[in-house]
Amino acid sequence: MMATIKQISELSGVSRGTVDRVLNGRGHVSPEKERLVRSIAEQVGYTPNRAGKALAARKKSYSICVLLASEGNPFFSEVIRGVREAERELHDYGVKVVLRTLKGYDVSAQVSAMEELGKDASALILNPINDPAVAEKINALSDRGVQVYTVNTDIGDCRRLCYVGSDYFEGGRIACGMLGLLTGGVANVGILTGSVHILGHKQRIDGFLDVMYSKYPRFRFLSIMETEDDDMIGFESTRKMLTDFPEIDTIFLAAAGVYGACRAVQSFLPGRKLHIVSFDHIPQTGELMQAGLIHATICQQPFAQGYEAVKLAFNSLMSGAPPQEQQYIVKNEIRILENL
Amino acid sequence: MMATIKQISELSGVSRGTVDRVLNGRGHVSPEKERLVRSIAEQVGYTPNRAGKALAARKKSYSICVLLASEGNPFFSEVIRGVREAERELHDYGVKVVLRTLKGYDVSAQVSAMEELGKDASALILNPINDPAVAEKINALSDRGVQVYTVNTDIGDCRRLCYVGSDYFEGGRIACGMLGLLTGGVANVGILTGSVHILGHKQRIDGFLDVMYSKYPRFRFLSIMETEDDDMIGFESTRKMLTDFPEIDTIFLAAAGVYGACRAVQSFLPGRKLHIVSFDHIPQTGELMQAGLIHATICQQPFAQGYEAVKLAFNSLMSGAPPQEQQYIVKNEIRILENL
DNA sequence: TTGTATGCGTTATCAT
DNA sequence: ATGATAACGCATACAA
Repeated sequence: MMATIKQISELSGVSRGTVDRVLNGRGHVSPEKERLVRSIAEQVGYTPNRAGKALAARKKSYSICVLLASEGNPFFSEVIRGVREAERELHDYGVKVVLRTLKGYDVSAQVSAMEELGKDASALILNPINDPAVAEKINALSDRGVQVYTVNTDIGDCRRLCYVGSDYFEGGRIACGMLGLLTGGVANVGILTGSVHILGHKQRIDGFLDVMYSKYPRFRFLSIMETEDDDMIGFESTRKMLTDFPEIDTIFLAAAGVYGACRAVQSFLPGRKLHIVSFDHIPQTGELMQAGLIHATICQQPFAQGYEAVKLAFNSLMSGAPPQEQQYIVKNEIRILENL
Repeated sequence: MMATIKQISELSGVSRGTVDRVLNGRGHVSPEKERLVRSIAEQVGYTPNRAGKALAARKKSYSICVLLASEGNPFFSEVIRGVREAERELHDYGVKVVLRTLKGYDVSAQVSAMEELGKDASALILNPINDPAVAEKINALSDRGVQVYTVNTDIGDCRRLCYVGSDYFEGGRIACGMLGLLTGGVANVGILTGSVHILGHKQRIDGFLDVMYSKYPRFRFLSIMETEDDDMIGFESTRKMLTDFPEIDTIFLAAAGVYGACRAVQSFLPGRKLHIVSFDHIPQTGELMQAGLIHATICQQPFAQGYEAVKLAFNSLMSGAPPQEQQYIVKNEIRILENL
């Protein structure tokens, strides 16, 4: 049976209150008693009991705020499901979860939403725009005692406690590995990314090229274009790419705009069998795979991203200590038609 | 803020004890009060608080026993890690986890270990041998009030509460889907299974053939042999298969014995590039992939199997109600060299 | 049948 | 600085 504060107090002959003060570093304890209690706690291997903690913490009622850009992106509906599931589980512990979504990627909108939510939040979870103003606001909130976590995308040069999301570089490596297997190692490759300026997208390209250059000498990289994460632009970019490089037989879809790109392939190269690998699972992914356009897609566990981010924040609030790791990396999952 | 028993008792003007009796169906309550309490509880949407429950339950100290066959199977080391992790998390709730491993698949050994562990267990988790004697013992324990769960492999015709493990049929389907992609849909296929008598192995074959017959008309299924989950036997079976059917260019490794089979391919068809898909992640999987022998392997989340089985048993013990679902199915994960 | 009291482990408050 | 005590939500032994 686990050691408790009560047992420690009995063993050391001091009151429970004093043991609590020592173990939680609240001060106002004489050095001798402090040493005594610490040594006894050490001996019996004391670990705080989560159920007791939770019960006592109910009076305080933490609030965890989640700020997600953007609305209308189907990827995030799964993230939100994860947030909700974590909320459900944490309900017992008196934790309030506040979700706020934003449309589009507007820096000032994000910053002001952060300010507003930060007013009364114990922790803030967001997918930050990679902009100095956002980093600055993160630091400001952190100084005010709000624990900040990033989810899905990270941001540098700031005091966020932990990033919860995928390893984009690895995702790109996997995409290339899959295309290597699908093509037998011989391919004329076109890449469609969201934006070369978005860090995650760039990292996927880097990962892809890393494997390509080291493992697939017979891959020829012909063209890269942007979709701006938009189906219409994706369609147009793909059309242009296929016109400029008709020999392309392999496409790496590193970001959103997947449906538009696939429609372009279907329209301008009907009957031609390209090899296509995409990212994430959008509503059209199933039919595109069924149609044999996309052969594999790589998912980044959106549900787990939302779920784990909230739980990480909660655990950190409960224990008083920040997370052990600076990153919580979710898996990149390879999906084909049979396990979509 | 969540409603509590105390609040319900105040709202309905009865004592906390009576509310408890109603909500937990302990009887000895007058019909009027019962109705009253139920309606109020309904209105406020009462849900028992897990932390409070856990704290109160500490006096009882449940014990969850885990019985795993077999020793020396690297697959199960991850399952055990999952069990240990769950144990760590549940330590706070006064739950004791007892792990017992067995060597090999001996029915009478398993049955007698079940009997022994069942003596003082609130729940028993095991990977059952598919034998009537085991099913019978499961029922006997169930009658004695021990909740029984199956993990990794299931068994029919008995009162186990829930199966935690993978969908073998789906795993087989995925394997065929991957080989379809790798081969471009044209292949001469040989299958190596563990034993045609082991349910999971058979289901994988069925899943494989399901996809093959419906989707890959140009797959030719030439031969199936057994490895008995053993590398030496796998080597020999593969050798014989490749001798009898030299045109085989694609191999589906549905069970253990993977290393032996691959060594046989390497020895007898040096330089030939076969397409091979296997299951699980054994210590040699990495090097076999590196060598280009195995192209993909399908994993069944062994850690999650151990972890979730224990947590399921715990939740069920805590809530007093059996699990909602009869099955907790973990994902089949496609792994290639880049995400192994 | 119904109500009351106590304890689980932790934390906060109030005395001393 | 230290100790005693109540409270969190639930379960239960005991009293009425």
